[in-house]
Amino acid sequence: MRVARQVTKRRAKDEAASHASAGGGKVVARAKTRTNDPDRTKANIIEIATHEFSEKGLSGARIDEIAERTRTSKRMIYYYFESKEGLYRAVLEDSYRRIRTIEASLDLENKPPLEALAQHVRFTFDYQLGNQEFIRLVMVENIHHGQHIAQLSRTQQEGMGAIETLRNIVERGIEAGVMRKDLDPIDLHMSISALSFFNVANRHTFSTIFKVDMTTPAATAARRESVADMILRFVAP
Amino acid sequence: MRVARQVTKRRAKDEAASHASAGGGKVVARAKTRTNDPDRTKANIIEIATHEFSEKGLSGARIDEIAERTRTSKRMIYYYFESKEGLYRAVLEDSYRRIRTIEASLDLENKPPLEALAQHVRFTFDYQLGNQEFIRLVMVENIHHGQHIAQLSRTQQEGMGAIETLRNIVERGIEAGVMRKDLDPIDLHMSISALSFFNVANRHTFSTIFKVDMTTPAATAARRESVADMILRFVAP
DNA sequence: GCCGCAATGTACGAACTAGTGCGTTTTGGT
DNA sequence: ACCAAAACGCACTAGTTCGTACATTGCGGC
Repeated sequence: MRVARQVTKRRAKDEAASHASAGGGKVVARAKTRTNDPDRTKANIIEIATHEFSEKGLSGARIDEIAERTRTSKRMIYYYFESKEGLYRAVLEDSYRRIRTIEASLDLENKPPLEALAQHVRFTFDYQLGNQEFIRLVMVENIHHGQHIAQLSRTQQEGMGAIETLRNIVERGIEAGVMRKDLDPIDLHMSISALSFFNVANRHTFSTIFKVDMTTPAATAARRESVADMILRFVAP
Repeated sequence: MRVARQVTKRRAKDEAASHASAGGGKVVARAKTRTNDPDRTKANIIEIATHEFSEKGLSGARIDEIAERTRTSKRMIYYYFESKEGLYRAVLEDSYRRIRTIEASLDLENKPPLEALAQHVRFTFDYQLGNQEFIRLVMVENIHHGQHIAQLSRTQQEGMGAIETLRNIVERGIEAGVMRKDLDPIDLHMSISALSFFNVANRHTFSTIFKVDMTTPAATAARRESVADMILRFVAP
């Protein structure tokens, strides 16, 4: 099995090589025009690595395997990211950067507070549902006691905009008399995150133990509404 | 370092042995009496392994390290558990068995429904807070798509009693007119779990990003009440 | 007593894995 | 056109890691 794997691997490589030289034809040297593109290479490595780390964890992921899936070589991983942990940190940083960017894109400040909150909750729920790689990376990072995200520079670990969004909504909600006065935005965000996160993070053990399928459209929709409902009831005066 | 450890272990064993023979009285000669005790050995291995797996994950844990912390040898791990994954499965099974046992111990059926629910929520919250090894094992298992818990026999992956407890509480709550009629015990349990779980599982990344300390007694107490409050508001008619 | 199996310890190996030395090619500046 | 630096690939290694062959001791039944 392991041997077979090696053979397969080697064969694939050889085929690629012969394809290349066959395409080159006569002036053999020509076919191999390598194009240097550092940004694309780095981005490609991070993309593959994101998948691998989120799938197998930091210790479970294999640099060789990442390298193989990449359009470049293992040497380049170390050239750009220094070490396995360095690559992992880059992956974390990139994932958090992306989520931070997207989170700001919603325009909720003009809508009535309760409506805005409901929409924010549903958006968070759906975002986490649609970005399971990110969720899994967060799990992995917490298994490691958050020690790697702690190493990122201050600006890179900056709190998501969610808190500010919530603060704004809550303020307007209180003013409009539709929310109670003692709400803490961070506490509220924690609840919204918790409910959305669990739905993705623990679905495997939960559905095995309770023998339910959490992935059907019906189950997802029901759960989303339950979560939104719970949050709305929570903020009511 | 390694040698020193070995020596320590050996000495401890010898002392135990001489104690035993001293108690026995007569034939002092056998200082090196190895006592076969399969149950104790297995339990000891599982205890250490539980800690290691919950700390470093399945791929991160090292069999050699587990063996070293054990009062026995690596050979015994393979003797009783066959493989690394076999040991991991035994750890999972044991952890779930323990939680199942404890969960049934609370007597809530006699208390008024709302009070019973509040107590159940606080208990769940505190149990998860106090059993972080278990929480981390669940995270690890979900990183692996729950594939190992799925391999456990049906009875071993049987749903926790929590659902029945909740069903009972909800039924009584509806009857007493203090809870709404359309509550789903599983959905409710999911919410309670989610809120309690997040508090432990994601504390590292969450506190780093939002620069709050979630471990102080004050923060813990506040969070527990927020969670209980949220659930109580959720079930209200 | 004693015999056979269960329980245990020691030492070792084959495969894997993160990381690198070194040579080659591409590119941008002058 | 030329050159230094950046980008890149190949093949290797030193250390680790799961797993096991082999030898030894304890123990329950007869």
